[in-house]
Amino acid sequence: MKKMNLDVRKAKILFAVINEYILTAEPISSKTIAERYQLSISSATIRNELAVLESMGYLKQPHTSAGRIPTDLGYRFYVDNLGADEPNPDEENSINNLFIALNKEVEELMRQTSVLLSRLTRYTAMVLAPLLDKSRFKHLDLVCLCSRTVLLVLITDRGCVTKKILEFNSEIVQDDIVEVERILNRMFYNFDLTEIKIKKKELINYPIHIRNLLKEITIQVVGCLAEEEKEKIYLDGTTNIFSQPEFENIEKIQNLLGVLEERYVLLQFLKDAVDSKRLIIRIGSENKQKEMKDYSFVGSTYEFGGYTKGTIGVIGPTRMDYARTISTVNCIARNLSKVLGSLSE
Amino acid sequence: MKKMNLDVRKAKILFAVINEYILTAEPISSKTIAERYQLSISSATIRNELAVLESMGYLKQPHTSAGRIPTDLGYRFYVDNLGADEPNPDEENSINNLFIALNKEVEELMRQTSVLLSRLTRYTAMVLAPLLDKSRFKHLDLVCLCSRTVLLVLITDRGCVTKKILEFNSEIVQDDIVEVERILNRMFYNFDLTEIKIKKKELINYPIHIRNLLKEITIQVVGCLAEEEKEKIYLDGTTNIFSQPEFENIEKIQNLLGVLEERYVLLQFLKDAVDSKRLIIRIGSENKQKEMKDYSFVGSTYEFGGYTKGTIGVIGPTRMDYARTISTVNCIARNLSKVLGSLSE
DNA sequence: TTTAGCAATCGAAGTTTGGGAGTGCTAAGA
DNA sequence: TCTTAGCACTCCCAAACTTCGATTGCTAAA
Repeated sequence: MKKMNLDVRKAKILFAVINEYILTAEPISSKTIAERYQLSISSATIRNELAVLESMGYLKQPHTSAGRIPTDLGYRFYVDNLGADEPNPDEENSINNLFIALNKEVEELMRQTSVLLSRLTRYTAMVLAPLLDKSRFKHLDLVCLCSRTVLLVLITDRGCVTKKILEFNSEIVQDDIVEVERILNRMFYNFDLTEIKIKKKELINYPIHIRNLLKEITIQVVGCLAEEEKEKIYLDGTTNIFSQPEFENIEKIQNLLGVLEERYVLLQFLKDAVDSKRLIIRIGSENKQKEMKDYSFVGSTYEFGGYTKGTIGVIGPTRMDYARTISTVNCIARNLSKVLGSLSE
Repeated sequence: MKKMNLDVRKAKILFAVINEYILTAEPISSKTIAERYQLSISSATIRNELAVLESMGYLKQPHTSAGRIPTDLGYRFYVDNLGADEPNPDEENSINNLFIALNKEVEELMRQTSVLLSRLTRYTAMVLAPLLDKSRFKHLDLVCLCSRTVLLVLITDRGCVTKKILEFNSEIVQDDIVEVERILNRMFYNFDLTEIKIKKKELINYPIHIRNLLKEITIQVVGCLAEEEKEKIYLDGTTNIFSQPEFENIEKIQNLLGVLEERYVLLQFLKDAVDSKRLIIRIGSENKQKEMKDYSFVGSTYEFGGYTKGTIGVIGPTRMDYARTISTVNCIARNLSKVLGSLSE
């Protein structure tokens, strides 16, 4: 298998094969190409070229006397020379309109972006939410649910709301809770995680009967704020995998579903992508995970406050519609960057 | 097809067939029953009885010279005579332990119950959340996200937190928002939906520059409280369907997935169940929806504050393990009732 | 270098066949 | 009257075989 640059004709033929294969999911013959593409050469010539493309590793035959299907290398050549990076004004416009309707609160925005991405691409979509550091304490609510249980609700200036249930060993005095809530709200208002960690040393000045409660709640508040700074993943359209024709056998699907449920693997996957360039495409065996070798990932990083903050992307079969998908993923990433930009003004 | 009561031997044989079929998912022969069940009769006798059971509509043959499989009527007889209603102490105990670890806030509790149910039964689980009427206003937070966008966070005494984004046509004065927040928190504290609707007439007494804002926010608060009183459905373990052996053909699965995505149909389904007796079992064609004719529903109502408030249940193939499933569903429903009871104390 | 022609290849789909699992029926035995 | 051994019959399933057509690679001529 020798690799080299392709002359124009070979490239055209390779593109023809891949385009047809993406459409039909069936091996493509020299005759099909001669008929459907105006290359002004006979099927015999195409046949010769196909044989060369195969020896170069761009195509393969499922069996002798069958048509050709692309290899991962073939797809790689295809996407590298697709030139689908420049936005399509129509799509840009319609996605832009969709984004206008979306929620302006970060968490909900991420969730909705993920849903949108899966709907538009018809693949499985994933969104790695941005690292929200420096969130500021806005308001704390403590709600007594029953005699030993308190619900803590923390709201930050970015509009993130965290709930947490606290169970105590002993009965809780309702008035203490009210007082603790008042004290902490006054004390921490508009402070970020670092500042609260420093400020909490002052708690020692408060009366003994509520000091423990103050400490405990503060620890929880710090925990919530720290939790908010962690990456979160949104996943949608998992069942879209099933509408692909290649999945006559359920086993492969179950393998992939397994991977999708391993949040940690996904997180690593998407975090790897954050450090790379804007558009990320991993085709079949280019993925590190062996369960992903029949799937491709098309993703894009997005920005928030001037520098890269997260990744969005989709997983589909290697035989995915790269042109359409790349365009859509890019467009959504751009819109997301824009909306996030307007939020942080 | 004549229906009548079954003598003991016929019932034993029917049970044997169904038990085996649940285990193996393959047609059961007279020989198999003679070998594996100590009925002290020959396979020929069993054969005669099987023929009678078939003529009565309890069994059918996929084709002549094959073993028997149960009909929906057969399953119906099976579950009606299973006597699996009384709790199994071991299971009771372990599920009880699982519930202790669950969250004590209604919304989260429902979500977790749904997950637990799907994990334990290995079917698709659904939970119809209780009607939470008479929730009381606990605290309102207004967070300015950008110049025209405000995040509204409403917390009720039950610990439900609702977020809503408000977009205004004109720029918002930060101080007004702070004032509105203060006024409404003082005004509505501990009021329920009805009381707030009456109380909001007093808003007219406030200065003109914030009156519109007050009105607008109040409308949203009322909307949030009303929303909270609506039924909600939690759905988990959708992909569990795929691990069933009967699903070599993907089409049926997609039909079912379609139904599961129609929240309205599900809602109707579960609300029907609320009005019936505690344990609800709908086998195959007993379901109104034709897409459900190959699936069974096993559900149970649960109580909250002394009267029936909602339904939990699972959907699986008609060939499901009824004994195990009924027991688990019942057990979880009982635990849920108990936890909800302790919350409303 | 291109291309028409053609033998060779091989899978997909259809057909045939044999085996085996299972049934229903019959007649003898309890 | 009920049970059961025996047996013919049915019919699916899997394997073996056949046919058909799509496609290729090769050859030789243009």
